[in-house]
Amino acid sequence: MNLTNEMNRVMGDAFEKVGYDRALSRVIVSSRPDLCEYQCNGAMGAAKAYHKAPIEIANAVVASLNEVMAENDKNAVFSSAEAIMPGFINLNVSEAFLRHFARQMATSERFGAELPEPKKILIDYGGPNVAKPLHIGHLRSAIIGESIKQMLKFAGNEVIGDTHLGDWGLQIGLIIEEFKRRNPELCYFNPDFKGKFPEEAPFTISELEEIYPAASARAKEDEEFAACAHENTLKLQSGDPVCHELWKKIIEVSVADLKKNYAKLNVSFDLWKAESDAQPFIPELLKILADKKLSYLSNGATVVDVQEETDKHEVPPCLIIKSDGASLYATTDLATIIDRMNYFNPDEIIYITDKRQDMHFVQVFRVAKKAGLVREDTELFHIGYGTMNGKDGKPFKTRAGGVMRLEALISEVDDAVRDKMKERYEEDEVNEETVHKVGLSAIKYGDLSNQAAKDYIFDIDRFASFEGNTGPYILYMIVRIKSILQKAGNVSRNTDALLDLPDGDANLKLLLRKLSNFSEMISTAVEELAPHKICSYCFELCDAFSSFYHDTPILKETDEKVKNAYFSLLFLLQEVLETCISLLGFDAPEKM
RNA sequence: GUGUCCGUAGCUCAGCUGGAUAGAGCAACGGCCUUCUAAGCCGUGGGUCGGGGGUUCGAAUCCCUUCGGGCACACCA
Repeated sequence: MNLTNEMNRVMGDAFEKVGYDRALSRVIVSSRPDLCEYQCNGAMGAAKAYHKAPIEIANAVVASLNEVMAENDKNAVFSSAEAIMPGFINLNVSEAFLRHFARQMATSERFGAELPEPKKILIDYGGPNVAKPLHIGHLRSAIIGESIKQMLKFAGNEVIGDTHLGDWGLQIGLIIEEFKRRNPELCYFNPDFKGKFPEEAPFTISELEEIYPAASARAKEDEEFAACAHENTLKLQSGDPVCHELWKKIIEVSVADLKKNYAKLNVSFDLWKAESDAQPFIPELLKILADKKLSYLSNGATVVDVQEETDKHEVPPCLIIKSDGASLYATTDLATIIDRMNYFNPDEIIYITDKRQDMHFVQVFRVAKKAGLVREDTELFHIGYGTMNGKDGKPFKTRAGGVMRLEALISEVDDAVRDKMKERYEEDEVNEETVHKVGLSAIKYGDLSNQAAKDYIFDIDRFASFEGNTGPYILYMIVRIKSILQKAGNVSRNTDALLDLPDGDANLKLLLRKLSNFSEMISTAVEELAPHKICSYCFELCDAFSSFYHDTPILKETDEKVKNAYFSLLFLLQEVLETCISLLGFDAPEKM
């Protein structure tokens, strides 16, 4: 059930009854809360179509609404309707209706949200590389991707999250070469070695993270070294057992570490596919492109034209094979699509990357469609997010000017949270798990409350100050709710008790109105893949609750019926808020 | 140069399928803790929605133009 739909239905009936098109009757939240709660501006639109004065139409509609209200007072959606010059229809919602609506929410799956038919959706986000630590460049993809995955799952879709690990190419050859020169005595480098390679990896993640940049720097100065690294890469790609073994170990060690670090962000993937998994599909891809006569040679490179007649500007051809015969980013992505269609046959594939890759995805998607790598009706989306900037408005860097590790960022935020908590509590009362939960809410809410496509300013001081519209504020409200219910002792969740909520409390009414907005909010957020709408909903709901909380001492309520009604409301609020933050990818502690 | 996204309060951001007096948080100022967590609540001040034109009864929102900024424009991923 959706409150706006209910209002639109009633308003539509009223329009139709007095002879106007119901399509004109949309009800919206009032822009003048001092005058009314909801409004309908349909009479102004109708005036044009029917050549009548808008106020005349508004009066007729209001008269019809009042008739319905008089007939069916108890179940009426609206408690009042009024026509105002030049043709506004001002509306207030009935408190009894809001109580019924709240009960309906509490008893319905997904709080009664009306959502579209489920689909099979694959979402590609993360994109970390092996042997390299996660850094802040991976943060937005992880945060936004995880949230969108949770939203789509909530909406009933079958969703698979794939990290699309970068595990192929020169970086591996470099690491192997550097490792070999440091440890020539190991069995891997003994040409006479015939036994089984050891189970345990010959390096730790910290060693790998140190080896890679060292190798990379060395290759720039040492041509012979670089040539060996290239050779290793080729050997790996042609199945050399030693290179293959070391590559497997690099992945093993890296993935274990990445999983650990993603877990700290409350991010997890269903699938850990990698670039290497796409390699076997490249020959098939090339054959399809050649057979369909889509690919051709241009300046020695194999390309596919993707220009369409409706384009207002030039879209450059998609480069598939370099003139030296090597494959590229687009090649791997296209081969991956073949793999994914075979494996999961999704209705939708969503890619979450930096928005600078917009053009790349336009090209890849067009080639995929033209070549029939996906079904006609498979939808391919790219969500490009903006840059995370520092306070100076330039891309976020460490104080020294380098790329910041994700771990460092997380612990910096946690430190700020811990300091703040120490101001409030004795040192031994500060719980590390709570610190991290609050810190994570600060990071994620700070990111997700902005529109993904825009650049945003990541300001630790601001996020760590915890005042106003922040993740910690939302958590604080949830904790307050939990605290009351805990102090109340043995209260049970009784949804019928919601009908006993009192009339005439403006704070309560506003809270119920905000609560009832969930269904519409979540439909929009899912449809637009817009987590920031969940954030603003959470804030508005918490804000409304906070006013109610301040003015209504729940535990001191003497009327038992009313008190139980309040408890039921708290249960519902807690469930809705915790659902919302789970969709944003964090959760609330018991106390803070 | 071509394309694309953006420009809203001192700062950070919502609002954009057109509607009444453009919202919120931070910062500033003034109230509220013997009472369910003051990380809170209540209130005040602060904006020619970058500029200019147009469409409309009505424009932050749609169209055109102009200025300013970010980003992308085949052999990196």
